[in-house]
Amino acid sequence: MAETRITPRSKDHAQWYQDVVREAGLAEPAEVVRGCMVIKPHGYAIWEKMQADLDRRFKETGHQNAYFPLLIPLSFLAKEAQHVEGFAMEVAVVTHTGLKAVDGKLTVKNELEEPYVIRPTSETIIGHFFAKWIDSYRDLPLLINQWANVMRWELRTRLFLRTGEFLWQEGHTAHANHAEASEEVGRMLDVYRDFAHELMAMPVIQGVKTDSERFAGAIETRCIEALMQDGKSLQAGTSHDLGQNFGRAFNVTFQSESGAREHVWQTSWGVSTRLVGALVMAHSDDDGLVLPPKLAPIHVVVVPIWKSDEEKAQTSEAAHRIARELREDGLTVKVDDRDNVRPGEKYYEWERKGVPVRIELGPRDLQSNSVMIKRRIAPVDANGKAVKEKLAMQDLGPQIGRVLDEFQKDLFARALAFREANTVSVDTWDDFAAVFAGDGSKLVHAHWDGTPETEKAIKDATKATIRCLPLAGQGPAIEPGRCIKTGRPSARRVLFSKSY
RNA sequence: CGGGGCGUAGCUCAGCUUGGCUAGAGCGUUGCGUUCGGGACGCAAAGGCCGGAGGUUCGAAUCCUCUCGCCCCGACCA
Repeated sequence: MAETRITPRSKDHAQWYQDVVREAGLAEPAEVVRGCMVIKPHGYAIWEKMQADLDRRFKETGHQNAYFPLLIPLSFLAKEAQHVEGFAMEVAVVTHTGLKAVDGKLTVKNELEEPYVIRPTSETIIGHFFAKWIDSYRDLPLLINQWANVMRWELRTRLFLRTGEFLWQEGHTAHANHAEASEEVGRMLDVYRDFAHELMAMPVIQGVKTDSERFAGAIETRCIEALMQDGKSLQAGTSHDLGQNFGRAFNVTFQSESGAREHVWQTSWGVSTRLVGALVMAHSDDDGLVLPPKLAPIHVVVVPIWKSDEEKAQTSEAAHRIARELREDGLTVKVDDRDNVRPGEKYYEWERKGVPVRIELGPRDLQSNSVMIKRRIAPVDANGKAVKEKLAMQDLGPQIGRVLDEFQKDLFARALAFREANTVSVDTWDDFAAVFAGDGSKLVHAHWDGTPETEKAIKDATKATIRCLPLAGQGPAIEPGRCIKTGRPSARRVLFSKSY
């Protein structure tokens, strides 16, 4: 690894984030492909764990996976007016097939009669096929999910958080009436919340987007928002009520029980590789990546320690034996017995990569039939040294299992405490502006008069945006008041923050 | 698309203002030796079309023109 040290968060959060991602070996900019990234094996392993758990939850809620084309006829986008307006600026367009040499230079050959766009999302092409698949109320609800890559030609990109191409899942469902569709929107938003809380150890707030932040073509967009360590909020997942907008645009109709011809009610919902970025920003520290055990590709690293060849043989043998035992208990274990790297360097290397628990195994431990373990986040003693724990060799698997469970819970508790410490309700413009002065940001519950003009004025003045109107119970009580900016009547507080 | 900055070793950069010997440093890499319970040290070695093209000059990493690429700030955004 490079000599580089991870930049302290307090110095420059953006640089810190980039350092953690790079030094943990999660991803790097693609360089030769504008705005895109290479997800490296360690980063992809985290995504795979996320995928596996989400996929299980989707299937448990009755969804089936399918796959639709990467390319979408240009005319499809035009069928839904708001949709095309929302994505027009950021679609990549395929206009030619084939190559030919002109003056020794390769150039495009045949121009397509109708260009394709590379999908920025798949509502349109899926709408087209839904129209063919759905005839009767007996065909409903139709519950489809797609794991795919999409492309949005963003002007400015950041690893995982916003890249030109990204991996995601997009659920697309069709229902016989609005009530069922609406229920689906809420159900999948709950799936996302449960996933974030249980797997990512990252607390989220569920809410409804304002008109200006709503998905292009939806009648309502719900979201989960997570607070990052620099006080900014990240939209971690969305669930859209599409009403009958796409049903009308693609003529997706069914015959109801009463015999009438009606347009279907659709939903769509998605989360992306952005979640990997969220995971990094929610938990990591100046020593590098911090991973919750449930998403850690490696749960435990075992570092044998020796001075002599004899000790090396003994501790390495014991390390591999321990690893075998732990693997039988379902843990993923790495033994680092490289003899050209000193123990201290190994410690830092695996900490940078976010391994939740390290086991140290030296001659002294073999003597006492025990091991020393170190949690990725551990309290420090009076000398500022991380506290290590001594565990008996006997029943090590169950003991480590308990430590990992505890660590998972601790991470959530830590993130929740941080969020509570960084959430405020404010009632005056001066207080509001003070929170967002300079690079400052928190989660702020404040009154808003409900108009897009005021929303924009607040954004222009402070860079803070309305992240969502939190659902009941996920913010302060819903009560009327006076707009923070205009003083006009407000129906409720909404959640403001700077965002990514 | 506007405003600013940068392209020199695998990485981070110095050198450029004021042109001049064989283009440098740290880290990393390779080899040998000593080390090994929180980022070791010594010695040796490899590694460069100074982003590209053209120009000025006896002489260009350095000055001029063009060009390509990247980063930051805005507008846009899962």
